[in-house]
Amino acid sequence: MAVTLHDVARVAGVSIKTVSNVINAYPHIRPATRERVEAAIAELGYVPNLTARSLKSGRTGAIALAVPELGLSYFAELAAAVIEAAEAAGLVVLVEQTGGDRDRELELLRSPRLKMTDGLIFSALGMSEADVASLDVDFPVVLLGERIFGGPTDHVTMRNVEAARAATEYLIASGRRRIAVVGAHEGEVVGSAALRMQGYLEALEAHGIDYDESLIGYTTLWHRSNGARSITELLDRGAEFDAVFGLNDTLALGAMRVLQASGRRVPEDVAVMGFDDLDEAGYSIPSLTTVDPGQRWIAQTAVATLMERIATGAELGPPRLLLADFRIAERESAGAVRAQRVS
Amino acid sequence: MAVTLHDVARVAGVSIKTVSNVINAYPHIRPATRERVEAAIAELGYVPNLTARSLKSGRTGAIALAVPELGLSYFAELAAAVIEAAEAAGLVVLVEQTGGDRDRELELLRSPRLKMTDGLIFSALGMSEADVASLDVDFPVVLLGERIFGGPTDHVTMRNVEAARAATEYLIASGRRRIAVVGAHEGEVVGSAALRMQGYLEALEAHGIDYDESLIGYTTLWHRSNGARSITELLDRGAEFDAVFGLNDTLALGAMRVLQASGRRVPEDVAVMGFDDLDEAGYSIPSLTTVDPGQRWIAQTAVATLMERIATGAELGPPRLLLADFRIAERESAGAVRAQRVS
DNA sequence: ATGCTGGGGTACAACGTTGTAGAGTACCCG
DNA sequence: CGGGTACTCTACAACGTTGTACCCCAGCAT
Repeated sequence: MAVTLHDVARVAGVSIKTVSNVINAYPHIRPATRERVEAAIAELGYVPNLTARSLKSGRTGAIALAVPELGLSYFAELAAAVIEAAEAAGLVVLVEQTGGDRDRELELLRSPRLKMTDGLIFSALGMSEADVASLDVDFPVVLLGERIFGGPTDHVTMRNVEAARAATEYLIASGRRRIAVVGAHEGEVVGSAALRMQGYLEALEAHGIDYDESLIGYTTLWHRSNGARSITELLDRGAEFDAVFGLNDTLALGAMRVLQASGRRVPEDVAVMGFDDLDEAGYSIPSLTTVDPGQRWIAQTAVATLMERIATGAELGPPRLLLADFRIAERESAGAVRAQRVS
Repeated sequence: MAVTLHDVARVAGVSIKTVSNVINAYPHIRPATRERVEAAIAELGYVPNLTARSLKSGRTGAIALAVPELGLSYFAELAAAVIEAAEAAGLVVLVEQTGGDRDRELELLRSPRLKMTDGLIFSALGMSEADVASLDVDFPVVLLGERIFGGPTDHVTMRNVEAARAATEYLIASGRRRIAVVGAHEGEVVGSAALRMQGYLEALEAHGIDYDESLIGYTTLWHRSNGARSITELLDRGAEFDAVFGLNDTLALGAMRVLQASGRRVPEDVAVMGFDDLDEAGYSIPSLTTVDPGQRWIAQTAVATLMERIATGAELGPPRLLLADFRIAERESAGAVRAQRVS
């Protein structure tokens, strides 16, 4: 079935090493020989066996990307960006879904399946600081997300605190005082939720606004339905607010839907701010003002960093923390100047 | 760096084949030997080298999935379902993005990168019937989508014509007569757009409704913005309609946004029907009535079919065409009985 | 002539694993 | 107590590729 170097060598009347040399652009080959070999390759339709090449070279040309779930738009867009960046670098990407589950994440790190790749871009969601030792594996890892800081691997992520603070201050600047939050994680001190909450709190404090626990909606997974459910709970218990900060876009969109269904106008009655700048944020009604946390840069940097580690190994020095720049993507759901009535 | 069978064998004081036998659960091994080997494996932290195993066995345990773009929710959800099904079967998935571009699709089929996988699940978008010969490759392929029928590979897809007809009849049954379409592809006879249009036409004809070309919005890529732009064009040229059939959810959602922005109520003034049943369809305002084309079944069947081909090769017989069942997912944007005023 | 240099090519081993063949032991049967 | 049989384990080759060592020959200087 499969055509090998042996077959090509036989047809071309040379040794297999010469065929190998032609393929790998070794310079010292007579033009006549090269032509015969190339003709044989074309005739037989030879395609190199990458598995064998990998075994010999120790490199596979593949990297793994582990995300919680591709069904979550944020991770789908992250995966798209990583695959694009990897392809530009001649790498292929193996995608794993962990479900954001700690045990599956830990299992993944130990899995022999990763032996088929040169390294891992790992978007952790379930692991915590206590599991940091598990990251100390014998292949290069680039960590994404904010579950763990100060681990043994390079880490590419976003400025969660600053960005959330800027988002909150953006709402404050437009005259909002009672800013609800959806997506907080109860009692958590690490992770995106905690960091964004911290930014929220810093903004409130800087502007002399008291923190009101009754405006905080807690939810575990950042699915769309949870944003809807969370804001429904706030409304049901009579919370009053003039803005909602969704700790991600999906939550914000779910919340926005409920607000509108309940007769509130966005942004006139309630401003809504998201976080992530998904594609979708530009197409909701109204379009969603949100934080662009620099996802594309994160994807590109993660791939580039991983490739450096693969190429140079530990000599590259101690683990690095790389942070993306952010910006507020201003759209309709929250405006710098409050749109209509000043209530 | 890497621990091999040799290292384990040396520590355990046995031959490497014995270690291999322990790992592969070969039955005839003395408990004492097994224990020594297992202790050595644990002590050294041995992990099998899958590349070497692949070279020997000819199987990699990986499959490739090629989709146009993970940023498109439909394909993100497809990829999620494929990865999940593959993982359940002990396979790992390598994801490629083709951008829906014909040349990149053809190149992918010839790429040696696929030598790292046992087979390919290929969601083609740019290829046409004329390229069918390119699918005749020497590794198993399962085709998704509707660009090509009758090709040399197994094909798993949905009942586009019947489903689109049912969707249109659903709108007709609720009293709609002037049903606009967004997402048609001009002059095309294959592909999802053409098939769904055919279902639309069949439904009109079956109910004695004249086809009105002025109600058809053409657009190439099924991005969200195109749904918005397409319906805007219809409105601008004064088209009158009481329903919109988006040839996919993304288009329908984009169109719905514009309709609402223009002051029309959905579904009272205009009913909106989608196609795909994305997660998102349940969370728009109003939630989107749409066709659930059986994507999960498609993903599972594609993986199962590919595995069969990998295991049995050509002996499995001629290429098969496998079609998923569909259903209408009834939500708010279109109702079986017209909601409010009867105009 | 002899030695040297370098282009053009070959043979062989090795990457880490598994299949095949077979060696050695213990056991059971007649 | 010879001869099978089942068990336990080993040596070796092979998967398809590339790195290393080397050989041969032409051209050139000594």
